[in-house]
Amino acid sequence: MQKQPTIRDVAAAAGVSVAVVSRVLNPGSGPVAAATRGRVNDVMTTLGYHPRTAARELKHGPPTTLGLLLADVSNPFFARLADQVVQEAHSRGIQVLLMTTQEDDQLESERLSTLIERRVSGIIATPTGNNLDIWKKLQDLGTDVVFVDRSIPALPAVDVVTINNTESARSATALLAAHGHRRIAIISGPASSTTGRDRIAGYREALEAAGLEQDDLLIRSAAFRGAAGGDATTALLNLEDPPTALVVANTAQVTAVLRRLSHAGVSIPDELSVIVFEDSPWTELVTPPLTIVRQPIDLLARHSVQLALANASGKTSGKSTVIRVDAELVERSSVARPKRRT
Amino acid sequence: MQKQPTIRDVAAAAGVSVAVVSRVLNPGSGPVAAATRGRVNDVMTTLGYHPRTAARELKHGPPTTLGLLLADVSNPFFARLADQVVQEAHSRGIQVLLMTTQEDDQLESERLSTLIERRVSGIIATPTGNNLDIWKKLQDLGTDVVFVDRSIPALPAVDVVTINNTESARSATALLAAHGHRRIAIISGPASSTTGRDRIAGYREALEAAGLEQDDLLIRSAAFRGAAGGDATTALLNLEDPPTALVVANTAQVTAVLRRLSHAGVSIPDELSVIVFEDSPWTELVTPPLTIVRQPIDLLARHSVQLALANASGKTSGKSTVIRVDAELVERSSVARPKRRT
DNA sequence: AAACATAATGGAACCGGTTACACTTTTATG
DNA sequence: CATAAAAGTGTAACCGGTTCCATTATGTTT
Repeated sequence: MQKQPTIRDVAAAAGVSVAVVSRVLNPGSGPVAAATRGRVNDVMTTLGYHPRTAARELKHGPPTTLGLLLADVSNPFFARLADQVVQEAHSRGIQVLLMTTQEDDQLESERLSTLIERRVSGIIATPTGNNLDIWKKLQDLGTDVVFVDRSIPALPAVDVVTINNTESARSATALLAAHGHRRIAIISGPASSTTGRDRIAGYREALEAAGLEQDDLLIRSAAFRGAAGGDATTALLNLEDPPTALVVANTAQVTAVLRRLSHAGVSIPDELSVIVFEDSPWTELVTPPLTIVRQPIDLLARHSVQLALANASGKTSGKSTVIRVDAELVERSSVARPKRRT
Repeated sequence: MQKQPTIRDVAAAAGVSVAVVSRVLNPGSGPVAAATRGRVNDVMTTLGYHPRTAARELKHGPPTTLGLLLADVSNPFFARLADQVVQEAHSRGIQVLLMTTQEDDQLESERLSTLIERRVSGIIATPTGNNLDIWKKLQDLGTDVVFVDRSIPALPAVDVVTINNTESARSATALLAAHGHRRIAIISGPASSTTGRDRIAGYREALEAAGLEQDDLLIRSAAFRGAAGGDATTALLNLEDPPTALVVANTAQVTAVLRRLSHAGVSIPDELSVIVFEDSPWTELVTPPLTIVRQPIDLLARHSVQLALANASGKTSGKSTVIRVDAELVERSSVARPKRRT
């Protein structure tokens, strides 16, 4: 366990002042003779010197750290988002502090406090929907907040990057209607979430456009965590007049829903046509391969990081930016014409 | 964009000295009268004061940050590991800096430099296998390094948490042998990785125990990234005397292998019995449900965090700790007796 | 060669906390 | 009630960088 050399150790060993070493460390901050620079660099490597980030950050805030606040990284959607965000950030020399909320207000609030104390320059988050006051405070503090995937309507000043949820649900529903389905169900995120609301709105639009009757019994909300998706599935199957088609618009609940269908012995697509919001490789491996709504996670990540850092570089654009990227409907084999007439 | 209050602002507003405020901030660091404490706390909330982590860390290193250096968070195995590590760390008030290497030496080296500069107290990593000198330096610096899932034999001093790879591969192979298979293939990680080597060793043990002939053509290594798994699959299928059973011991390549099998029209388990190292919900959804080796990710995470922090608290245990947790073989329906005799 | 611009370097304050130590006020003890 | 012990508070140095500004070395112009 060796003691760490400081900038003064380096300065002493190189026979220069700390100011010079600092200039070597931060090119562009002032002139240094080439010979001196070389000597200082040599000393730094032989001493094994590494400047301490904490000390650097003391003077001016850290433009080198982003907070990434996700619900849950075990969800593949968020996992891939995290992966892309980290890569994108690293390519710009930015580090990522990863935190999870488990969809819990209280935990979210604690995580946000930590991020405030760290004075991160920006936060990319999937908000639970509460803690409005903290989000506002963050903005007052000049932290760049970007909501990804979801948003909070009561906070119009925040940048948002999301897929076009309404349109995605609309086109998925429309595809089912075009196949002749008249009883189309949807399992979506909680109505308290913007994604849930938007997707249900798109679903309704499609039904209306197709001239189909709307039945609120066919609209099920399932919490992002737990087994809610399975229960919603059972409820739909037990309906007096059950659906012939189903849109699973809650990414977190896709496997729960499919497992329940499988256990119930419902055959896809013969008895039930299915479209899911989920883009993992395995959706192609199940029988039959699933028709999916593919969310362009890489785009979400890239835009989020760009926004979080663009603002950081001083551009207080004033207005908030909302970026909507289009999801892609990938047709495979889980959609067919309905067998049974209702 | 408001200016942030500092500890001196708080002290002034409360009519006390900064030392007192600091003591309020760090309970146990010294006596403070109850009345004073209350007043200071009030001022802190009305002013919206949050102490800066960077300043705190200046004095003594930060026991509040862990580095988590993974190959790739889009791999569900690592994603779930990350999720668990983050939760475990948060429950102890520790933050996690997430970095990825993409299995690239050079990137790993850069990430490690960053972690050194941040003076993180501990690092949990899946090492690429290179950068020996940097890992050593990290240890000299007193950073607690814990390798998870894989290790580097040339660095015996590092703590390691991994599943019992040899035993896992042995039991999976033994199960296939017990079903009467004589030509059992394995697709594993690169031979340069300890997981790859250990799993192949277990595979060989099982063959030997079953009195089966070993054929190196049936042993395929596939890199953790890219489409190597698919190519290995094709090569196995095209063998003159192809296998009747397959162990996919490279988690990262499981979907690639299955996709290739599916495209090649190989039916499981009639033509090929399959066991995979992978424990995602979807392995139960495919047809047939897959027999899997379930890796106890939560245990890996908990032990890793414990080790990384146990050492941090001063216990220079001297010796390195190696923790091996047992994986569980979950039998489902992708293993059957071989149809065709070879 | 004088006059002046520019390059290179050093000294010291500063960022926002923590903490050793000195000092003052209470409380406890004989 | 004197006095020692404990509790409460303040001052100032310190952590390891960055940066303003002054100073000295070098180079250019006429």
